[in-house]
Amino acid sequence: MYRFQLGTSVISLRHLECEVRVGTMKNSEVAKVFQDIADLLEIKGESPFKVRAYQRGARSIEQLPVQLEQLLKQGQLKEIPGVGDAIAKKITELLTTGRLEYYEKLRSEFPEGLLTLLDIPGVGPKTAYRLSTEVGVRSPEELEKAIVEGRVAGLFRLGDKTVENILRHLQALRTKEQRIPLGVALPLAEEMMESLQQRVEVHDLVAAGSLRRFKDTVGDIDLMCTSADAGAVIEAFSALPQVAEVLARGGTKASVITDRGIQVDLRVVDEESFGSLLQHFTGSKQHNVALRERAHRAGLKLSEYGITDVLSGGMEKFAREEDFYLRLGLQPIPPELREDMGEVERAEQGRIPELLGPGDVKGDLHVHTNWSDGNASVEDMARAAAARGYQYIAVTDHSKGRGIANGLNEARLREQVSEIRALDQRLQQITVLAGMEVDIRADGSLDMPDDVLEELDVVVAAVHSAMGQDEDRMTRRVLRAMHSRHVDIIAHPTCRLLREREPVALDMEAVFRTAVETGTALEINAMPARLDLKDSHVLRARELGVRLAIGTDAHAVGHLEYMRFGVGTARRGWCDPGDVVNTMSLEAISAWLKRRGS
DNA sequence: GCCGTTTTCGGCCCGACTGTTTTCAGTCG
Repeated sequence: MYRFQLGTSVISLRHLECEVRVGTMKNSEVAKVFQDIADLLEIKGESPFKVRAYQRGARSIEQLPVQLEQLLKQGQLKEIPGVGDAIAKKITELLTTGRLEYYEKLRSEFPEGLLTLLDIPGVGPKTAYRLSTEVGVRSPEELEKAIVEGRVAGLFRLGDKTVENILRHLQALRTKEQRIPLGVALPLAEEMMESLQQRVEVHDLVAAGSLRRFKDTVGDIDLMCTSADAGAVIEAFSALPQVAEVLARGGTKASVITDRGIQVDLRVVDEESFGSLLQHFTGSKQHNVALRERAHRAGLKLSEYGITDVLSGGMEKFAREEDFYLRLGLQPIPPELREDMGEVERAEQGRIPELLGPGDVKGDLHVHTNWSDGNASVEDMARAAAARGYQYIAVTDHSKGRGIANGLNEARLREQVSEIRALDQRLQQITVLAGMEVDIRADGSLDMPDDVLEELDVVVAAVHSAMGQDEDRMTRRVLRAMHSRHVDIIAHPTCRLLREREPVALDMEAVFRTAVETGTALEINAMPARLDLKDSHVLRARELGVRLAIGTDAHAVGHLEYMRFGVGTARRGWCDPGDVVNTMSLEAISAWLKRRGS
């Protein structure tokens, strides 16, 4: 067992301690080592290109949809973009010995805790190094103390204002929300945009940034608009009821903190360059870098203002984002794909898939009612689903193992099924399918006998207990459930809850392969706190040919709205309508649900 | 350190802001 001697700051997320066991090093842990190496090399003043190479490698590994172990076994490490001889060799050393000599040596050249300082906004490599060597601080907490004690201000190039700024950021770090779940950020952004539109004349108004890309969590909210009267917009924005504090306010840009501690930036931009600005501020940063690198080779220079021909010096502006991509010889790329995951190359070849859209969804296959822990009746849920234009909805209340959720036993389930059948007869607009979200017990057996499941139209199975099982047991447990001929869908496969619960230990490759083999669909649970499968899992599952089901897990009528988060996640995983079972018509899905003869 | 419809060597993304300067270093997105 080897323990990396990293900082222990409570503020730092990126530099938390991590334990590493030989042979089980996770991709994220390996990625972190390379990110640290990049940071240290930067501090050391190494070539920025070398630094960037390590950063790129780290990011590639972080986003890798498969385990490094597997690529190592197959001798495919160098297939990873940004991984060449040197990094491949270092990955091999890390995976086989659990340590990396180069890394340890590099770390030993610097004071302990140096890297934790990099997490403070306004503190980069140069400042961090000087603070750590000249002032001797080893953590954000120590830095704050040093500043208050006046041991920092006055150092060369660290004037009062700089130090004041650092202190402000340090204090903000303690109180500021870290990453905000999409499910919180998106409604807030929409609420603010709506109020803004009521108060003042705005033309285009959109949310850019990671929100537009439907990332599961976002750092802040970026709004962009065009208007004939920028000043009035900025003023109205700063005065919105959600605003608690105005951080900065200029002629065309304002930054505020809302009452919930979330930073929102608004930019008012010219209509004629709205397209390229929107493109720029939608990101991701890495996507934009990839675009610029490519443009550079073609003698073009990209910026938020437009595309410049390097030879002639002339700049073209773009009112529409689409035209920006077309000018680069690229198919327009949907925001959800802009993560530098090969989308630029695909766009070049005209092979960006026709992604699944909200309108493709024909029904919801995971919904609760007041029979278990939902708060609406079967009929209310069904009518609300019909109002959304769905062809079908599956009622999937909990099974008896979820006592706390008022789970249904055999008798109550039968009673509910007859209510559903009767309702289905009455309702013209929508078909109500009888289902259940059945517990997968610790040993992988189901919490409901086969002869009862046999009578249902849809069976969704999920883990809700014994989540601490090791990977081997948990994987065997889930695979066993998938082999049941009654189970159609595995719900929220990793059981993660954003900011609350880590995913369970599960061999996802094995789950994906078994899903293909048994024809079981895996759910993209659309609850914003779950989004499980997450985007990178969806990407990998899809690549292997897994069928997916987007379910809202609605416990109230309003929760049916969550579907859009599930669709966004599916889009981030490059899904087209054919990848998702609940885009099928009623007739087709009925046939699919009967595929195993149940 | 990586990588190739200019290259196996010589390149490698762009602009703005801030504070501290008197021409620019450092940081950020």
